[in-house]
Amino acid sequence: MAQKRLDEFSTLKAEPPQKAEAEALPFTTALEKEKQQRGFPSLAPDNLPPSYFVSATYNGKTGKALIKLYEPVSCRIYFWHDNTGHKPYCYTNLSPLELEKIDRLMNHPGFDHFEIEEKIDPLQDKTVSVTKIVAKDPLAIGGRPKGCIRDIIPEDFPRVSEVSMASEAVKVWEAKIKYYQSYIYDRGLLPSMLYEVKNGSLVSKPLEEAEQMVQQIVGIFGDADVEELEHIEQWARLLEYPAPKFRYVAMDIEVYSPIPTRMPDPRAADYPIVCVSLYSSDDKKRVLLLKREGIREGVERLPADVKIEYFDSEEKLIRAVFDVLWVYPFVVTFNGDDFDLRYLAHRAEKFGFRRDEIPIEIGKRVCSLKYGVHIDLYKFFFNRSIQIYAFNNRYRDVTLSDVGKALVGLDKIPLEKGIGELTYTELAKYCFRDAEITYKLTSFEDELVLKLILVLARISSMPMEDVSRQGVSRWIRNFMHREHRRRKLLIPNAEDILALKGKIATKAIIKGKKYKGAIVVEPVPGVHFNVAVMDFPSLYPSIIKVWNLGYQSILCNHPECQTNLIPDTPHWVCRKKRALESLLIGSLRDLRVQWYKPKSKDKALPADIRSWYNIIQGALKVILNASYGVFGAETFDLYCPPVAEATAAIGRHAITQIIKKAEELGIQVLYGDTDSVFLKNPSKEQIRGLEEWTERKLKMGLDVDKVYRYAVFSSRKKNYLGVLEDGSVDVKGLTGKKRHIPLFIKKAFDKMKERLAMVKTPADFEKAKKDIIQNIRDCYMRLKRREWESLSELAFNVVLGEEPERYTKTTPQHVKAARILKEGGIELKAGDLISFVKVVNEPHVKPVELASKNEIDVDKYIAYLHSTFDQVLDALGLDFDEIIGLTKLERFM
DNA sequence: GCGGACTGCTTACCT
DNA sequence: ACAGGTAAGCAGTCCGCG
Repeated sequence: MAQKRLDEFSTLKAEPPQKAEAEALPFTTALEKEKQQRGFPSLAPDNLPPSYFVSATYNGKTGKALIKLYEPVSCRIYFWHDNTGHKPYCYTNLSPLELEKIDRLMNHPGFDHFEIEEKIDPLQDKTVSVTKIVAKDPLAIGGRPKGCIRDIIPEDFPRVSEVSMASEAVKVWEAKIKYYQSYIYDRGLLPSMLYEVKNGSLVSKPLEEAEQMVQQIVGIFGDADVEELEHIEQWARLLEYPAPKFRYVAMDIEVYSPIPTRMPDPRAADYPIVCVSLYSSDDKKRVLLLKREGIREGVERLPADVKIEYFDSEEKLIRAVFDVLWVYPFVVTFNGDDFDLRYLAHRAEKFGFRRDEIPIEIGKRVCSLKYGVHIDLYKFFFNRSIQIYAFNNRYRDVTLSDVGKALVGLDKIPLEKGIGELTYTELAKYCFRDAEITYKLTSFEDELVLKLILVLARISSMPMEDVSRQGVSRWIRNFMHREHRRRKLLIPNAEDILALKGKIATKAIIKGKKYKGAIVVEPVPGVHFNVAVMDFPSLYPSIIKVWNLGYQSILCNHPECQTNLIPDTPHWVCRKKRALESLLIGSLRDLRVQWYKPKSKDKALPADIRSWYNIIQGALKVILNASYGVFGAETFDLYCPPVAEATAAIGRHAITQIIKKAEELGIQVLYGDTDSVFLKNPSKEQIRGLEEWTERKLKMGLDVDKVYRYAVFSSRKKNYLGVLEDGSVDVKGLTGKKRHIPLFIKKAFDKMKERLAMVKTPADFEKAKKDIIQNIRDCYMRLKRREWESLSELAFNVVLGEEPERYTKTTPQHVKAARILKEGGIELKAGDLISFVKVVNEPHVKPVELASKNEIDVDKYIAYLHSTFDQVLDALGLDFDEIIGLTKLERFM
């Protein structure tokens, strides 16, 4: 079946309209045929083969939850509407009798009925009877600016009540949960997992092989308790089920702009779309070009398998693009939410397309597709946790160019002219490359990005569209919410948690922070050979697990738990009942540490399984790394500062104990940060002693993370250089690796790094020092003689954290440079990178593109070189000034 | 009026 | 919209200095 579809596709070409009313008809292509065959909406038949739950929304027309299912054999999306009569609702502590007095509620057009329900209030830890207010549509509960049920109740009840109910405040719960999420939780549905439709009903589809793996995994956790095992099994099921083969298309559009440097406004959509490139997983590579007056053909060559299609009207071009958007189950863009899809949709409106001809749903921040699933890679790669933990900071700027270069080795094609001045082939080549990068960012490493999103969607119980656009705190919140519903716990309101458990007892070192964080050990300056780095694997999640931390368990109301104190704080933690966070985060941690991490490196496994496990362990890493921080984040729905504070306090306690024990065992501790200790030349027995003691006393694992052949410390914390056995070099925190420093200095630093990598013994150092001295002298002389390759080598590259006009307290140098650029008509925004050089005259900075060689302030660069090298030189017993040949007298002057 | 000591702002980093 | 801790450079302020 899939093969047939491909054949059909390959006949695709720009055919002339066939009917008289051709103008109103969609451009006829194989895609159009596919859409017509399928019909729209693409309703699931009464019996649908195994399909992936890829999206969920609320369908306003039918008033029902709508699930999009991706059937991986035909590679099509099917819509399934709820058939259980599930309705939106919220809870309140008012009784139906009391609620009936509220006219605005009873007369609300969206109000349906009341139900009485028994729930557990997790903050009181007791069963309560609450009223469930059921509504006809989700917007009636909340969402409209005024007059929705969640606001009416607290506003109106005090006025209609005759008796003061002062003993208990009026409360509403769970009114801010998106309807389709509520539906997912209540029906126990698992996004991105396999389902079937049987006799019109949605049922999960078990897979024999995956279930066997789940049991095997559960089997290795022999010492876990029943509750833990249950969660390990559920997580393992979510992670062991295979991912589908995705059918997707990457798209990029180019729009004419009268001012070449300015991006057209997608909401105005005033200018024509002149080119669209499409690159699909079924290997269709197309460039659609708009024919325009006075545009030349050009001489550029595109790859032979790229099909160039010319359109004599923009409307027809848009229709051809829409045919694609009506057919592909997954559409991938880079910034499509804010540009490509938004522009296309508004532009189509301008041409008078009917609503049902436009395949795009325009939201405030998101553009979704009526048929398939839109993934905006910009949003995904912008996610800091993804950037740092999933991709190890391999890309620095979230631009197609930088992400493309870093992850798939493809750069954008540089443009010297505006879009409007390009020849057809220049334009085609440029636009196609963007679609190609977008495609490859999706396809590389066997569709790693889509699989990562899929795994995160399963863990968090969110549709892929949401998980790819929202931050870690939402992912964690959602799996916590799922668990609350499963256990019939009322989801607490943030203000109620805070009122009961908002107090903090420690003082942060940094002004403006809420509580004290981790310990950083004062390093022992110098060069040290054979340094073992021991650390706690995922320390904070371990603490949350071992110490039973969670908003319910911290400062619980059992008097007998009050002696279970957290070190360094007056907080206590519950002994009687397991906290949800402790259970959920703890079981995820155990799965990563004991199964997915080791299995992802196990050469005995087939490569495809290993790579799948690697994706899973990466997804778990992202979530676990954030799992402590969210409790200290005001924006997190289960914000509970003492939980965060307790976690950090226990961490301080743990590392302090380890240091004490290490010293007792006669090991010198050279340095440590948060969860690690750097040990000087420890014996095997000493290491084993420390490991055993930690396991016994702290109930946590302490591992040798790595061993440095030697490490170089200055007196600065978070600043060191370590050379591993294999000669690779870890550089931490040194100026030489910071991305804002000029390339000129970075190159000199890297040269020193390479030289240090070759040092094997203390004796090797003497030669290395000589080379390093030479390297620095060389650099110094080149600066003095103004011998650099280009000015850009001297540029500092700094990100504008704010809009340039919003710096009011001070004017940092990079802002000065940005303001100079603005005078030249180039405007920079928050998040942009500005490149500037240091010059002699006021204001001492200049954007690199405006500066010339002889105005460079060479002495400033020498000072920078000095401070960059100092961080390493003093440990080596060298002195910058001496190296560059200044006498003591000269230095004084 | 000037320069050093000091504080605060900003960015980039570490765990 | 995860957290706190550290380094570095520069901007701006205060204060003493006859």
